[in-house]
Amino acid sequence: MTDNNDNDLIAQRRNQLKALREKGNAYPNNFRRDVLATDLHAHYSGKDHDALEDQPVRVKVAGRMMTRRVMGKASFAHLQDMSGQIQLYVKGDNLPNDRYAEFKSWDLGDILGAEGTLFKTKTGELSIMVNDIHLLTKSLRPLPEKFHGLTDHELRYRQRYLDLITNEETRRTFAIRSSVIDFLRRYLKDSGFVEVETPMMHVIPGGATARPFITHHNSLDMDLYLRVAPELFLKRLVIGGIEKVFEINRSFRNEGLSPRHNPEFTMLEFYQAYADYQDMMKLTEAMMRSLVKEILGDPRIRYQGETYDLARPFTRMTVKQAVLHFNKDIRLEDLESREPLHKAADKLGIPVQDIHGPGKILIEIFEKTVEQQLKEPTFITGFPTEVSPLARRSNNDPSETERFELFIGGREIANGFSELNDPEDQAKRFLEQLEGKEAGDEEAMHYDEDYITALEYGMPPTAGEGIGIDRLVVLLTDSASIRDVILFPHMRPK
RNA sequence: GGGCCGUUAGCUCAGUCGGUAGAGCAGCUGGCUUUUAACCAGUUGGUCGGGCGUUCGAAUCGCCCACGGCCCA
Repeated sequence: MTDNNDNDLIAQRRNQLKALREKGNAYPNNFRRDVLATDLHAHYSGKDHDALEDQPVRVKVAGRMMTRRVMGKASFAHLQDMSGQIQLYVKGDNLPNDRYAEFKSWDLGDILGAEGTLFKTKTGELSIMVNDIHLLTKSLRPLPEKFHGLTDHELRYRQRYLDLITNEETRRTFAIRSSVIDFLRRYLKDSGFVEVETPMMHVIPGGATARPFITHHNSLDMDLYLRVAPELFLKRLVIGGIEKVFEINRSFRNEGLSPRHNPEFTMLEFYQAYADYQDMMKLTEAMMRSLVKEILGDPRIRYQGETYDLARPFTRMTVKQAVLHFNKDIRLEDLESREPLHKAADKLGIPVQDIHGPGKILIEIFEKTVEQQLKEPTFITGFPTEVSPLARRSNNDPSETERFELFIGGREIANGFSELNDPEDQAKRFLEQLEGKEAGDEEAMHYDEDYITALEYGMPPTAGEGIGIDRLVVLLTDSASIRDVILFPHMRPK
C-alpha cells in the first residue's frame, strides 16, 4: 500500500501542483477531445507518411501520459485513453512560448490534452505532431513501473485503478466480462425474456442452500438478510404472469474467501413457463456455444493450458453414471441405499453426519470425485430430491429431480431444473429443510410461507436456471482466480 | 480453522555462511530535433511488513502478530 506520508517523489509533485495553482486553474476542465486513440489507428494506420502529409488530419486527444522520451528540443510520449495508446511527437518549435519547458516539467501519470496533426514516424508508427498541449490533471503519485507493470496481487486488487492503468491484460479481462453480460442480456431479450430487478434484502433468505449475511433495518427495527439467490422472487413473477423473466445481479453468501468464492458474486437467473429442464439444457447449450464463439471468436475455450471445445455436442450423464465412471471400485448397487454409500464415503474420507440421507452422501461423493474431472462441457442430471428442495421430482423416480448442472473445465457453470410448482410438495420440502436447520445445518433453507401462498395461486409448469457469471468469465479470460474477474474483490482491511 | 510460501526504495526484483543495503525502471542534474523497455554521463532515495527474543552484531536465526498467495477442511 502506498504510504500516505509524502516521500520525495510525491513532495516534488505537490510542489509542482502548488506552482500550477499560483499560475491559474490547476484543474482545468475545458479541453474537449474529438477522437480516441484506437479509432486513429483503425482509420489511419493504413495511410503512409506522404498521404498524411498531403491531406493533414487535425485531432485532439486526451489521456494519461504513460511513457516519455525527451531528446533535447523534441520528445516522444505515449498518451493512454480508454481505448488504447497514441504516440505524441512534441517539438518545442511547434508549440506556443514556454509550453515545451512546461511539458518537460510534467510527470508520467499526468493527464494531458494534446492537439495536432497525424503523421508517421520513420519506424512507421502513427503519431500526432503536437501543436499545443495542456496539463489537465496533475498526478501526485508515481505510477508503477512502465515495463513490468503492477504484479503484486494484493496491490492489484486493493488499488485496481493502478492495475487497470498499467496492465493491458486486466483491461481485456474486464472488457470481456462486460461483453459476456451484454451478450447474455441481449440473447435472452431477443428470446423474449423480460429483465427485472428483485429485492437484495430479504426478510426470509431463500432460493439456495447457503449461509446469508445479516443486516439491520433501523426504523423497522428488524434484521434483514442479504439475498443468497433471487429465485423465489423470480418465480413469484412467473406466477404473476411474466412468463419469461431474468435477472442479472448480485447475490451474497456468507462463506470463506478462495480463488473460487467471493462473498458477493454475480448471477444470471432466468425462468420460462411451459418448459422443462430438457428445454433449459437445449437453450443453455445453444446460448453457451454462441457466447463463446462471439466473445472469443472461436468455439474453443483455452484455459490454463487446456482446451474445451464448445462446438461439439455437450456430454450428458447422470450423477450416478458419473460417480461410477470415475470410481471404478464403486458398483451401481452401492449407490442405491444409504449403508453402502456411507461406506464408500468413509473410504474417500468424506465426513458423513447422521442427518445426511443417501442423496446428500451421493452428492458429496460426486463433488469430491467427479466435478473437477468434467473438463469438456457436460450436463449432469439425476440430482437427488434430498439436495434439490426447489426442483420438481422426476416422473419416474420421486427420489430424483428434473435437474441438471453444466460443468466446463471442472467447474460448475450452470444449475437448472424443472421448477417445483406443487405447493404441497414444496411445503413438505421446506419442512425437511427445517429439520436440517434444527440439526445444525446453517445452510439449510427457511420455511417461506409467503412463497407457498404464491404457489397456491398456481405457477405454470416452469423451468429455470442460474449461471454464475464470475466463474464463466474466469473460464473465458483464462484467469486463475475469481478475484481476477471482480473489479474490487473482497479483501481484509489493512 | 490447518499446512506451505511470500512481504527489502514509488514499481519490478537481487541480497551467499549472521558482519552494518544493491540493481533496473521512475525521480533529480547535464547532453541529445523521428524515439519507442530511447540513449550517454552523473546523482538522490530504505521503519528490510510489525513486535519480542538469541547474538558482540539480525534483512538473514527463533517465537508471536498482520496482510497476501496456493493447497486442504
